[in-house]
Amino acid sequence: MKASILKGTRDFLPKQVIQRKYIFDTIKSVFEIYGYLPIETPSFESLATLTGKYGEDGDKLLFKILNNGDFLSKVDQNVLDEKDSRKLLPQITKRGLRYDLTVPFARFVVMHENELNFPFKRYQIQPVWRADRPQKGRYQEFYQCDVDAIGSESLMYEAELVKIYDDVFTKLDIPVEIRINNRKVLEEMTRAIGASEFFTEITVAIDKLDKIEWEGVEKTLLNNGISPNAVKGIKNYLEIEGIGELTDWFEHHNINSKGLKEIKDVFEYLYLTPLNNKIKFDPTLARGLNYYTGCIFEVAAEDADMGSLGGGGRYDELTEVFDKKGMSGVGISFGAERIFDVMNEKEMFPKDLVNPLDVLFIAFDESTHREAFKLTSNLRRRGIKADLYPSPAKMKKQMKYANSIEVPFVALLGGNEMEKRVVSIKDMQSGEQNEIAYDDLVAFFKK
RNA sequence: GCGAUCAUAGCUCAGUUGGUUAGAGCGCCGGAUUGUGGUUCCGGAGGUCGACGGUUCAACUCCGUUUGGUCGCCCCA
Repeated sequence: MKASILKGTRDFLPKQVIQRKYIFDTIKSVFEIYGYLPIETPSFESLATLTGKYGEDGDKLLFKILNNGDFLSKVDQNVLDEKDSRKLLPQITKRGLRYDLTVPFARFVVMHENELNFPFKRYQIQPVWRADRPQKGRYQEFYQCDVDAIGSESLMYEAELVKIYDDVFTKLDIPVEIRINNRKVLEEMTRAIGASEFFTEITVAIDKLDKIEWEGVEKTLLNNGISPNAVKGIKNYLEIEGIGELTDWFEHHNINSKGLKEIKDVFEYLYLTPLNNKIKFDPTLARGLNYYTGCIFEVAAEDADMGSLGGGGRYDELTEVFDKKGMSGVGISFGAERIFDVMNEKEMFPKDLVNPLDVLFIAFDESTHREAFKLTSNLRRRGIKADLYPSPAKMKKQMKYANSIEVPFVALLGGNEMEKRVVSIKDMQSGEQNEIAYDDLVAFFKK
């Protein structure tokens, strides 16, 4: 059969795995500096846990797992005859692959409430799956890096998460702009212009501002039945730049804005310590996910055409669907796959990321091959990354292999060397070659 | 779910209005060089031209269908 790989999935070569590990390790190290603890949850969950949390479209994108056994025999004959997938599905599948890390986290918090200390700060770096159409920066299997603080309403965490974004992207050397807004501000804005019943439509529309321009947004709003007067008010709101102008705007509309107060408080924290990246209050930022109730964040690379590299926000009622109220949390996510793509595109990985051997042994015949096997295992025992070509093949072939794996040193062992109990160490970069005694090998490579 | 676009050797790509045996570069294997790679020279292997069907005396080329990639839209990381 022809070898193939499924759409939206990828293989990773050793070099790529090392590059990805570098990204994950960088993110992880920052999370840990801030006192977040790792958790893991299963790859698949009950569909009851997963469905209904991501909207109708989201449910369609869930990968479902077929029931075990002779699952069709238990299906209602009428349903089978009808050929209606929506009716058939609940009878043949009860499990699905997780779609994100947030919903499993909510389940986790509720189930382990008594074992956790609140505020609970967790991070989670695991793959998730979506039956989405693959596109630039979008895959069917990809890693999410989530970090959340749950069980506290303190706006310090909002500021802390902004700092985490700043630290991670500084370490990765990717200049970004961190945008911040507050869902309450948006809610108050729709109230100010007398269109609160269109809150969702308005947020969805203005979220696309940088993509479809005001003309497109205006059209969408009017098509949704929003009054021209309210649309005018929205345009007015969108032209606001900075916290000062928004303060005036709300004053003008006689609204004592709770959202604005929160934004200001977050900035109060942020002013206390320096940031490397741009942070910008952006009244047009909305974010699609409807579970956000307070501050919301989004991060975009300054000079790369690649959607958002991360996002997040505060949610007050995430655990509510699992019958647990009053658990306010705030969290952000890193789009590790997109970070990987951006860094690849722009060749931003540190040059010394590879993890090569220290030395490759090359022997010329059976007896030196066996001798080299002993020497190799000696070095390995001392923590030196050593390898031996598996057979005393032609020297040219062995050297060529050494060259292609980019090993810095080759240890040549022939009859002459073995008699003198030395190996010829060749520096593959300079071509220089020196005889080193067996007993001095460890010291030579230990630096 | 909707739309655009592409698919030829392991990789990157040529292939004229449809016409004999489908090419190049890189890579791979072997040799020049039986103890020396990255340079050079010589030789070799490797293709059901994504798949299926149609038009034609003749299809990599035209038409239809399908699968897959890429890029938009929806949504999202």
